[in-house]
Amino acid sequence: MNDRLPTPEDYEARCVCHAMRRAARAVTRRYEQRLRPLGLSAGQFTILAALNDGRAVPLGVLATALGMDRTTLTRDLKPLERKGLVASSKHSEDRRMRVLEITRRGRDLLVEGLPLWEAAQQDSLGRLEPPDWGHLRDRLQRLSG
Amino acid sequence: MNDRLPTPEDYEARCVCHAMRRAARAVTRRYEQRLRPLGLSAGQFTILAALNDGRAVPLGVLATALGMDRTTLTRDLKPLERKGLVASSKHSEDRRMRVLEITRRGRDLLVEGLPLWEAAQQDSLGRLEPPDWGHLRDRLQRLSG
DNA sequence: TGCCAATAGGTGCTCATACACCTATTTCTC
DNA sequence: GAGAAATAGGTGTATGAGCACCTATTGGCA
Repeated sequence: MNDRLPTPEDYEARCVCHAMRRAARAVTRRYEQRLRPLGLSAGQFTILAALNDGRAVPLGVLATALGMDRTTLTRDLKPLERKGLVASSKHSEDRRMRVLEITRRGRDLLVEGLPLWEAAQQDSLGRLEPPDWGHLRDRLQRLSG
Repeated sequence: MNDRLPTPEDYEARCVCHAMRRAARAVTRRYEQRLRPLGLSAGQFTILAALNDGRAVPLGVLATALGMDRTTLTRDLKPLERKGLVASSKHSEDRRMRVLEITRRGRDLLVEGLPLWEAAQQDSLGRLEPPDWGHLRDRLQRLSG
């Protein structure tokens, strides 16, 4: 076999993509276990939190802010609108834009979920040494561009 | 832990789940751009690499090794088997198990993709300071349990 | 003013993710 | 050795992800 081919162990140790995706899956699973009583996924909770200042935000602006593909956000919004947690309407001046707002129900659900989210935060932060989160966040930010 | 709602900025800075998922999306996008000529996704490339020592591995063992849900792996294997890159068969002694093997075609595609993967590695490693990857990998591993 | 490029967003397709629930097979226990 | 428990895996359903391609609207410019 070609010596330049990575062995599974090699790949496991070296591949940034695999390590990131694997950790993201594990973290997501733990958050979603905690958030289960809300009936919200991790991504849905994030969208609500991102709208939580009450401002009306165009879809594309929100997608960029969350580092998401525009078309993914379009689809992620469907269950939130169906449940009445987010409302959308055409922008009054530029009718190409669709602006998004959290509803009262959405805000209420966020409040209800806050202690669950804090518990999920502890699940993850508890696996790190206390100063690690700042460093990790910085590394993740560098990779997020 | 009060019941104060996090602002979007707060959440952005504090939520481990959002930061992980966001970075994983960005990293995955860059790997998949590089791997596009192979016709493989990042996850598919990972599965091939994990089978690259030529051993026949039961599905559940592979799922655990990759930190994936068993049922996710079942579905991820479909396109790989369809393309003839992975072959599966019933275990001869325990017929509950399905054992997986990379094919010759799969190995060839891995060899072809290796420089593309190395380039993708550089895309990500180049965003970090040289000693960062070891630290980051350690943090990700702690979060992956 | 008429046209066209740029911008905002949606749809079709394919793959990724995982929980709840199902079947098949093996192993354990009496 | 029969039946229960444990184990391995697949299916149904729903969401998450993003590229290629589409429409609608806006704004710039000749």
